[in-house]
Amino acid sequence: MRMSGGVEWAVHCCVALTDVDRPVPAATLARLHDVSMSYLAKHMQALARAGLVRSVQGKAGGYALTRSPGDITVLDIVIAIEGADPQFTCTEIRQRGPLAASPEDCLRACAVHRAMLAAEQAWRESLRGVTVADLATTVDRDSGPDVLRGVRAWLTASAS
Amino acid sequence: MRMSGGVEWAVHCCVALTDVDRPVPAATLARLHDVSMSYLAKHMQALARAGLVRSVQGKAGGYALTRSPGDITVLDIVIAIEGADPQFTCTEIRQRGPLAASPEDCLRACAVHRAMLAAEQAWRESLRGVTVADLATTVDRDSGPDVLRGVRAWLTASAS
DNA sequence: GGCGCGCTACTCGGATACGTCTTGTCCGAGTACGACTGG
DNA sequence: CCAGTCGTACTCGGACAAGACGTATCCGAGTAGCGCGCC
Repeated sequence: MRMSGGVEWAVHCCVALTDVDRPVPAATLARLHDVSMSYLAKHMQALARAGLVRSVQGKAGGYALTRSPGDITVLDIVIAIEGADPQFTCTEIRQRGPLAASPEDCLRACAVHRAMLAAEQAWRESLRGVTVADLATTVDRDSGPDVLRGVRAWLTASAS
Repeated sequence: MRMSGGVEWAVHCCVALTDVDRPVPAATLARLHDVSMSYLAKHMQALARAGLVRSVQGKAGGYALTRSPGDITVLDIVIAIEGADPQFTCTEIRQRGPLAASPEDCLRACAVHRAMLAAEQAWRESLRGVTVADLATTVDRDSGPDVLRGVRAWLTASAS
């Protein structure tokens, strides 16, 4: 039940890409956060495959958000990095052993499975309720609007 | 974000141990569910370390619940197997790189961290709301009371 | 001076090693029951 | 017949390998901009 560390990087990158019109290379994002360039590139590719960011090749290329930050939820990013597989996989343990239940009695998910599914659903709903725009607003409210403004200025300055 | 498969085994074992007065050996539980005896024993040891079950050695030994099934939540079992570590670990990425925030500005958790914490909290609350007794009641309601009665009879019969 | 072409440098993308954690298994330590022996 | 003691068989407990996944890195494919040459 440990979440991949790349999720944190990906979310921070999406927040940094807010309100930046030009594509930002992965190397620039890596320098901004002082992390491995190659490894961050891997996660950005995952975001691109999921359709959250578009990749532009060539001299002035890089990554840019495909849609408004208000339309990108944290859940989208987590799924893009971690995959869409559910965290709990029911192996239908009740259909095994000497007291195995018949398959027609197992049309509905077992009680354990349903409890796990409900918890996971609550987790997803919570993540779905937070967008990248919300995060940017929160950072502005916490640390003042100069922080994100400085990030944007630094990104555009590094691009030139 | 994948949950250990041993959690499913542990939860089912706790449900099976409901209303069984005598200790049940790990080998019997393994035969009941048709799983690896050695590996299940490992998980039962984890439950014992967490204080959810007590282990009795010797000829008529085995595992038994330490408290009422209504006082054992699914979250207790998940923590016993998976550990208490949070699923998301914040590496304080905002304090790194050329635009690093000062430590005194980071007394509160960052926005990303808070969003993840809230989601995990929702997940935990959902799991905390379901007890082993609830699961047993649900099974009785779904498949009839004969299923769990049969399990208890089989466990006591295998003990003799 | 304007246009077309080739080059270069920069970007992403996937394929490739390494470390760590989960999974799976085994054997040794400990204990309660049962049988045996002596009073 | 009863009590103490020994032996045995059964239990848990932790230590020991194997596989899978996440982590980290590298090099090749592709493309957009830029400069040069030609008209």
